[in-house]
Amino acid sequence: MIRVVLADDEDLIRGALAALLELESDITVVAQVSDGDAAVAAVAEFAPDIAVLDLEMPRRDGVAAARAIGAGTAVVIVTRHARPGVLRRALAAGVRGFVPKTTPAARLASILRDVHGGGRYVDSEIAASALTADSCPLTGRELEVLRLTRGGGSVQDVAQEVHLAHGTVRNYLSSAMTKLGVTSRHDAARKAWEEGWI
Amino acid sequence: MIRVVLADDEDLIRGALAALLELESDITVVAQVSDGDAAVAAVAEFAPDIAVLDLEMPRRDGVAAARAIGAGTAVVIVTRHARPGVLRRALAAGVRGFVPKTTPAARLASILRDVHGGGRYVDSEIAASALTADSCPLTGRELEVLRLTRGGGSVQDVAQEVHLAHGTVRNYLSSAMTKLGVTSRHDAARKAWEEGWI
DNA sequence: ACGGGGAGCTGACATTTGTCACGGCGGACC
DNA sequence: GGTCCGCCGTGACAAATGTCAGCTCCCCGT
Repeated sequence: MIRVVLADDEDLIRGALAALLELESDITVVAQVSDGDAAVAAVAEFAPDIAVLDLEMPRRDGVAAARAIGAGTAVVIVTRHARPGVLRRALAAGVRGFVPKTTPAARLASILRDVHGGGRYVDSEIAASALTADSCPLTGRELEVLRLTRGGGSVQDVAQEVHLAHGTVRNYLSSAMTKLGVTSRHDAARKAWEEGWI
Repeated sequence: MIRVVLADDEDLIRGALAALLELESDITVVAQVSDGDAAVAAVAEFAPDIAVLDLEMPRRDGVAAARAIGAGTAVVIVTRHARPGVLRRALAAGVRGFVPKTTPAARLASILRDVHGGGRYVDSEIAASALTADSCPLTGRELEVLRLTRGGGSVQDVAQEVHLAHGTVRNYLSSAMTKLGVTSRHDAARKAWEEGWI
C-alpha cells in the first residue's frame, strides 16, 4: 500500500485528487493539508511513502517544501505553471516527480507507483523544452538587476541597492529586454524568472 | 440519476473531479471536454441535467459558454478567481451555481443536487463581498479608457480610438488610478476588471 | 606584446507616463 | 436667475523609462 500525503491550497481540487487516488486499491491518502508548512509537518508526522505537493501554495511553495522535506520522503510536484525553469528548480530540490496539470488523470496513479518503486517521472514535453532551451544569454549584472526588479521596486531603488547610477541600471535592463524580446522591465523579470535564470 | 457534462482544460483536474462525482451513487458524468466550444457541443449532444464548467478555458470561457448553452440546461461555474465582478457576470449569464475552488470537495455533490432540484447556489463569502462592495466610483469616460487600456495598447492608441488628446486620456487614467489606489494604468484596468466594472 | 571582443559602467537624449491647474458645460438646488 | 458642483476636456510640467554612443578594464588568442 502506497501511503500519500496530499497538499493543495484549493479544497475542491485537493479533495478531488484524493478521490481519484483512493480509487486505486494500492494507494491511500493518509493526510490532506493546504499549505507548505503543514505539508512539511504532515510528512514528519505520518512518514508517508510519497508527498504530492501543489507548486502554488501559501506560506511555502511546493519546491521550498520539498527542500524542507529532504530525501527521506519522495516528493511529486503537481503544477499548472509547467515552465522549464520551474522544472530545473524542482529537480535541484530533489523532487522525484514533476506532473503538469495537463497530464491525463488516469496516469497519475501509475506515476506514483513508478516513483514509489524508486523511479522518477518528468513530463516529457517540458523536459524536451527544458533541454532545447537556449542557455541563459544574460550577464551577471543583468541577472542581478532583474532579480531586484522582480521585487517591484523602481529603477532608483534598484540602483541604490547595487550602488550604481540609475542610468547603468536602465542600461542593463534595456539590454536584458532586448535579449528577451520584451518591452518592459517587468516583462523581462517575469520571463527570466519563468526560465529559471533568476 | 443526475447526468453531468464536465468541462475543464486541465486534464488532471477534470479527471479528478469526475472521480469525485462518480463516487456519488446518484450522479454520473456523461461527457468530459476541455474547452468552451466543446462544452456547448457536448451539452447539445448529451442533453445533461447539469453542465459543470471551469471559468478559465480556452476558446470560450465558462460564462460565455453558459450564455451559449442558454436556459435549457443548468450551469454551474467552478473557478479559482472568485471575484465579485465575475460572480455578477456569471449570474447575468443565467448561471445557476457559482463555486470557488476553495469550496470543500465534499460539498460539491450536494450543490449539484440542490441545483438539479431547481435551486441556486452562490458561495456565501463572495456573495457577501459582492453586496457590500462599493458601487463603482468611476465616471463613464474613465471606464471607457480603462476598457481600451485593458487591451494592452499605449496611451496614444487609446487616445486615437476615442478621438481625444493623449493628455485627456492620461487625465482619466490618472483619476481612475487615484480612485482605485494603484499607481499604473495596467493595475487600474486589471482592478476594474476584477470588480466587474468594465 | 598586442589587438579584438565582451562585460561593466556612465551620461546624454527622446519617449512615455503620471500629475497638476485651468476653463467650459450642464444639472441640481436655493 | 444665480450658484455650486461634478464631469469633460486640454495643455504644461515633472518624473520615470528606454535607447544610444562611448569609455575603461580584463581576458583570450595570436
